[in-house]
Amino acid sequence: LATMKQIAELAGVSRGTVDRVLNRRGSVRPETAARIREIADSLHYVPNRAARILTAQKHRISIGCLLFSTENPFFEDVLAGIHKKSSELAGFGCDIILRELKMTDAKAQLDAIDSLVSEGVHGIVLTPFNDISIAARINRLASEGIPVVTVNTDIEHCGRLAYVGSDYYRSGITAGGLLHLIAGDRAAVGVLTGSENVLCHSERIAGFRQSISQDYPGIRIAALAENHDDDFESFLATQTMLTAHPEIDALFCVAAGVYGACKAVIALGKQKKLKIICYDTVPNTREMLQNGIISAAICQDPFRQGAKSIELLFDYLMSDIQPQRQQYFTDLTIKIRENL
Amino acid sequence: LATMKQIAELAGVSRGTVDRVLNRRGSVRPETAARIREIADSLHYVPNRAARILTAQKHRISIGCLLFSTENPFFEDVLAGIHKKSSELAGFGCDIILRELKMTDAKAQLDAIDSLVSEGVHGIVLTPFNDISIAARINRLASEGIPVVTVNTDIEHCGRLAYVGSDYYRSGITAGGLLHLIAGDRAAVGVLTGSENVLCHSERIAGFRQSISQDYPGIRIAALAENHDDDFESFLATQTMLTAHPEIDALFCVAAGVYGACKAVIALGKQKKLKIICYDTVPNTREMLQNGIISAAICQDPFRQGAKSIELLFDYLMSDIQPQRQQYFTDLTIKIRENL
DNA sequence: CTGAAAGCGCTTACAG
DNA sequence: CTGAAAGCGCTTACAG
Repeated sequence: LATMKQIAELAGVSRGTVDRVLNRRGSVRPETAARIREIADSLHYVPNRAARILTAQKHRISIGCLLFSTENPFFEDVLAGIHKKSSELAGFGCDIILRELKMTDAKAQLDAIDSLVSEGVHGIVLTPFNDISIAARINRLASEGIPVVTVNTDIEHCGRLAYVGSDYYRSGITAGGLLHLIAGDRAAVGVLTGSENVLCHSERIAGFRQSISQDYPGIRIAALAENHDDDFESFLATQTMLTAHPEIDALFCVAAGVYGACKAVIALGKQKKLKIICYDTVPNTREMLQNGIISAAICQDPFRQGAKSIELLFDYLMSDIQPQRQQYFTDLTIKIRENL
Repeated sequence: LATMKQIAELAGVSRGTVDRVLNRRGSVRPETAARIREIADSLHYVPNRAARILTAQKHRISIGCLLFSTENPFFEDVLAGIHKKSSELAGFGCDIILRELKMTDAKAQLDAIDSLVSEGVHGIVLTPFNDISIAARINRLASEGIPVVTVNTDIEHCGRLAYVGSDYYRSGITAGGLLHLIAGDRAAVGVLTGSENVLCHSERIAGFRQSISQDYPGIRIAALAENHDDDFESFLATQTMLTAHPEIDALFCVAAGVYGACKAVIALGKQKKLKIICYDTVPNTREMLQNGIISAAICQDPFRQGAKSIELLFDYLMSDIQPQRQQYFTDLTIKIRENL
């Protein structure tokens, strides 16, 4: 493999000049630049990342992470991915500063962002609260040279470097296909969502509607209720729904509160009759998959979401590598009892 | 973060001595060593990998890969993972030498191994041909200081550094659960395998038997046939099986030849009646998932198999990182038309 | 048993 | 517009 030194020798210039050309720092005579580029190309020059990273240690890099992980077990796996990457990058001289927040309001998140910035982070990984004030702040951070990667939840058109997470619409479509697979051609589905105002939830439902209306006309939505991601509310809402609609023979849990819904099904003695599908394999859901109450869960590779978001930011900050895409959708996979 | 230089200063010794202690190279007075270790611990010293990798460039590292990828589309994704990792590691001064082989006999594989060794590779990633001569060779390579990682297919107790691939028994268990999910409590299953002598195939069948006999007593194996991974043979075997056993209402494809089996089902006009499950989403299988002939496929994350096996070898060779496990099982996921 | 020095491949002030 | 030199953090002969 070629090095800058070799290129410099072949071109009869110093390594500094080669560096200027290959990294577009300007101030090089065009002819010299052209010659250097040509030599580099013909030698298939690939910069040595280890050397680059080492050089960059003069000014250490730190990345701030802000997640809604408190009291939401889903984020455990995202965190695991972040920690994995974090320990990898520690060996490359990069620090990860992790902050966990309750998902209460935009204000708290803005404050947490300020705090990270004042601690001198060079980039931020964020599950954004869905509010224009957050979008505006991400925009300002970008203009100040602090890139932001959104993870798990996105805000588009706000100048974020990239989004890493699920394609929610597609995960709704997948729910349609999965339900058909399990329940067959005819089914009356009870849909239990978190909130109609949460984009992730409504996109999943939109995808689901699209899937069944296009491909599975015998499947229909018999009722829809909100549980605001709360297990107790979920229990009550499910109870009410199933009592009011005894024809329901499948339950589609769009958001959290899966455990409460299952408990309601059990309380009504309908666990044999109802086919239940949901998202994500948090511990409570695993239990319900294990004991056969839930048939299948659609997963979104949360571990990878954590790892990839850090990786994108590190590569951008440390090696000037622009993300190749705006959105990195993690794999949608289906888990049943046997492959948990 | 602490550096060796800092530790050396605090301990009043040279960096060379710190290096000797921290990397167990010996020849250091015990008291000095203890003091250095103590300081390193108290500073939470983490070696800088970038610097290490850079140092190691004095003697470049190369890794040889030997796959049965010719004419087997499954390996395309394994290859993609290898190429991804390969381009990452190119920036760290590591070359990947890729050789693709037909899965004919052990002799050809032995020759290919010899050829790689003579080219000076420092480690080998291999889909081993299942033969004692290969096991013996892996053992010899290990004793010569050339570590081998088996990928996708394993040979145990042969001194390989690690195995990266599917847990075949568990993937058979998963097939049991999946079939029950799709076909319901009662089903007569036709099993179409590659060869009873191929361990991967027989383990999947063993897992499947275990699953249905333990959890789904209404599901039974009505017939079993071999297709030797050949689509045409598969077509004929399926035709014969379904004709001889008209009661079969589910097909479990254990190995390759999925396309041929599907074509036989279609030729007999049984595509509405039969539920079909299989492994891996090679292009032909995707087509059959798209058009609804196959209900679901169990996947084994081949991309990761390729990437992880290279990564393990690189970390071992470059940074002396021992794999934490003997076996790295990739995720088992279920794919249907909607989440392909 | 220990130290001083050179080098891995790159970047970065600094000088001209 | 260009070069010489120092430095990132580690390892490796070499000398003693």
